[in-house]
Amino acid sequence: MTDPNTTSNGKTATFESFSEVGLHPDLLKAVMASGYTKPTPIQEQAMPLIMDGRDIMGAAQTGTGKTAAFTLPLLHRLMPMANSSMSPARHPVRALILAPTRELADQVADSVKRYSHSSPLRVAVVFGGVDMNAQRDQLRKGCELLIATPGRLLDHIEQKNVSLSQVSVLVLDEADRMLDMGFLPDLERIVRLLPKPRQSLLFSATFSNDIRKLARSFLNNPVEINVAPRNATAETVTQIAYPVAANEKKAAVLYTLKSRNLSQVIVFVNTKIGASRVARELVSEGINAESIHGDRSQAERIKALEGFKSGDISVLVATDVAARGLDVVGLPCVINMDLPYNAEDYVHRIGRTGRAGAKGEAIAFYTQTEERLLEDIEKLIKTPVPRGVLSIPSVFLTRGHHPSRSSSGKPERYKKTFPASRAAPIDDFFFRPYEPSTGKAQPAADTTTNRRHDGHGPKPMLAVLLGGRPNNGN
DNA sequence: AAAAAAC
Repeated sequence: MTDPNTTSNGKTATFESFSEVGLHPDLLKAVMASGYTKPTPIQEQAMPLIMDGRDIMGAAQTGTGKTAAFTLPLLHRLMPMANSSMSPARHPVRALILAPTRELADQVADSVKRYSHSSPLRVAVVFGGVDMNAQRDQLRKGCELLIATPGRLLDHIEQKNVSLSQVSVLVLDEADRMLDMGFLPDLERIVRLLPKPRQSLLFSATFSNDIRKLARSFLNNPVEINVAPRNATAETVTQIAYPVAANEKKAAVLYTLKSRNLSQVIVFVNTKIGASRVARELVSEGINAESIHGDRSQAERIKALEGFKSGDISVLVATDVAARGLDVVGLPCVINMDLPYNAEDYVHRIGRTGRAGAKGEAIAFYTQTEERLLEDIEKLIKTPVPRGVLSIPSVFLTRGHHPSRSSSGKPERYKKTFPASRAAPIDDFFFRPYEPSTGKAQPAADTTTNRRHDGHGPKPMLAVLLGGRPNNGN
């Protein structure tokens, strides 16, 4: 007989239920209490390997169940220590989880705490932007699991608030993002302080050369796990891009928010100033909006995110601080008010919706200058993003709009070359339908609802864009 | 060209 957990080709068998994975009973109870019954693909593949003590290199994002995929086996492995090391050991940190942003660290800590709260294991999370003293006290009292952003962790290490000499498991979450953010030297300093042998787990959206290099230096004979990447081609996310003049962006967003029945939306913009401004403008339009970006205090960031996660806030206007990993359960829609300069960030941004098999919608508004970015995105995701035409009712175009500013907060230089669509009559509330299967917007057949396309009057620029992009020299 | 992260 073969091992029931292993198939003949050496791959992990599928688990119909968490109860087959062999988790510690207390953990299994916590999992059941969370309402999860069937492991996700990444969980099926990664959990047995992690429980076996193997190093793994996983390509997966949050929303695939990645966090629980390493959190649960980690806790399982630490459970036996719960009794032997509960006395105030001087250096009890057994598992260290590093994440790139404060919000991600906090989110991972939430997951760890959810599954560990019935165990005696102590969990601490440390990140910058908040008072160090409470973190110091907690570290000095001792914790078996520590979740941290690299900078603040090094700060605590220098102050001798924590020692990593007993760490037996290291997790690098969103490793590619950490490299992007220049954390490599910090990671190297931290990893130098960890004992060997140890178990190391690395999770990354992509396996770039840099990531492989990192894996070679930090991991020991890792098993590679690739679950179907949740990229923009994921069928659960319906994408559409509407060309607009830069001075129409606010109206386009406002119109979308007011004319659609969307419970919650994240609006991504490219700058911190832009995020604050857009949130302010939406609030002045009676929308319950908040902004999150790196220039806000950590208290404000936490308040905005928790308000959004709890449903108290309906629109979160965000920079790319919120692009990766954040898990907002059941988020139906993401709006890209600016297209990101980095095509990969688009994939991450729209990955905030359509999570765990739920349906999601990603709407982008792009100007003529952003067309190249959209093309870069299409190249990356190897799929055309369907284009739509937006007829913005004139009320949205006239009230409180600031023609001299784009949503990035920069002077608008392009409105002359990319004219605004003519204001549609107020009863013209509609989005031009598009056909996801062909990737093309449907012809504007319904002239009763789209007066701008009825053949009378000047042909709008937007219609030209649909048939093919105008040759404008870039 | 912008954002993120330690003080």
